Amino acid sequence: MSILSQVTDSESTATGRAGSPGRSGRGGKRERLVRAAVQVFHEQGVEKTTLGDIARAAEVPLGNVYYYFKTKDQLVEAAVDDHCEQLDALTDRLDALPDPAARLKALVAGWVDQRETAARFGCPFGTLATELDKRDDGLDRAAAKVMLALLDWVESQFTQLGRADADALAVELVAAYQGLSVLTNTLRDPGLMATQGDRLHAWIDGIARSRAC
Amino acid sequence: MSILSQVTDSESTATGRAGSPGRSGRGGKRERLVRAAVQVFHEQGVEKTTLGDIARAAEVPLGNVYYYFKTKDQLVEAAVDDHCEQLDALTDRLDALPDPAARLKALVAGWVDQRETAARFGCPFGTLATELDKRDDGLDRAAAKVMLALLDWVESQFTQLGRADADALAVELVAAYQGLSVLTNTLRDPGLMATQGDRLHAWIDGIARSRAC
DNA sequence: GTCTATACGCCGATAGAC
DNA sequence: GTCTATCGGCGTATAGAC
Repeated sequence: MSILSQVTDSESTATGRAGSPGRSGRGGKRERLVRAAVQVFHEQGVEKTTLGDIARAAEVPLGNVYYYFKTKDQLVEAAVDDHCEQLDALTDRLDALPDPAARLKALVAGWVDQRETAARFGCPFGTLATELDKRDDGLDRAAAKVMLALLDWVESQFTQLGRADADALAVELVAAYQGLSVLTNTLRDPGLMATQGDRLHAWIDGIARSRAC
Repeated sequence: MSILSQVTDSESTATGRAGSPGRSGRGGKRERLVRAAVQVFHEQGVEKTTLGDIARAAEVPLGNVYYYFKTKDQLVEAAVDDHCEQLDALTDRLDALPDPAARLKALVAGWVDQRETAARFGCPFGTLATELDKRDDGLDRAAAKVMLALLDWVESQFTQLGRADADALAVELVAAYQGLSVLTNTLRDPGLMATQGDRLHAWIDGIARSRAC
């Protein structure tokens, strides 16, 4: 679960995983730990989450966690990396769509689909980034890179729509979603996300139409 | 420091304070503790902040904190109450302005003025509300009430501008600010808030103009 | 590689002297 | 009312058996 998990889980249960040196003894414990970390961090927040919570969610004995991650920080880092990979997977899927407006609307639609989760726990990535900015470790920079990757992708869509102010529009769209997540979460009202999602759809359509002129 | 602290500190160093039963022994230690709590919660987050941090910031011995607040939760509650009072004070000040559009633009201008702080620590109230939603205590409801109070005030301004969709516009404006705070904070770029602040000004002007037609 | 048992430090909270 | 000293619990991390 990342900025948007949406359809497929993919990647996760697959056998091979790039990068990781230790191929470890079957069961993919490392993978399970990362996925558990991402979920529990989202639901409880990084600071409130103990390694015991993650170990239990991943069904791995507490002490064994340290074989894969020497510190809690490394687990947080792995969680951020996971968000990054899921964002890449999402934009790859969206890039298959025929035109930029459709891609942006699909992005928004995915956010709206996750509104129940957002109402309960906020944006999986936004809340993480917010929390990392109050920590001592340098992971906030990694979070910034992921956020920037999303902004860059959105900006390129607006550029393809012929907008010279694509960067400002990208900030506007992503900020709209992040802010909606905060309100939806605080007020526990998924309806906000649905209503504003409709508005954003119309807004994107308006931009795409104005290009045709 | 609340959703917007802006101009005056007021209220704070003043002698009397409504509500508080204990008038306590001079020095206004309770007041100092609350203000320190609000600030440190903003800078470090609630979970990371220890009572020792607050005591030090307020220049009050650790053990003495418990004379004023029996638990950490009560300090968090007092911080939320403080945000609520500061919001009331802010809207009171804005209500003195002649027309609704000017009031809304002053609200946005105040947010933009705080952009350096937002870049470093996020929105003082938004980050608190986000964090409280992951806690066990029921303070998230109190935070929701404050957010709702802001939304209601903004909505009433749009209503006065003759808009039937004032509620949606209020959500749009507040979400824009909250989302901008998240991006500004994550990317450590106060410039985002300034640029989008200009856009929001123009947007408000556009709404006010369309009313004249 | 896997897991149990435990050391160590920190923080919330209390007791009680002044 | 004010402050010091300290308890008790929990969470990170480690040691070391298997």
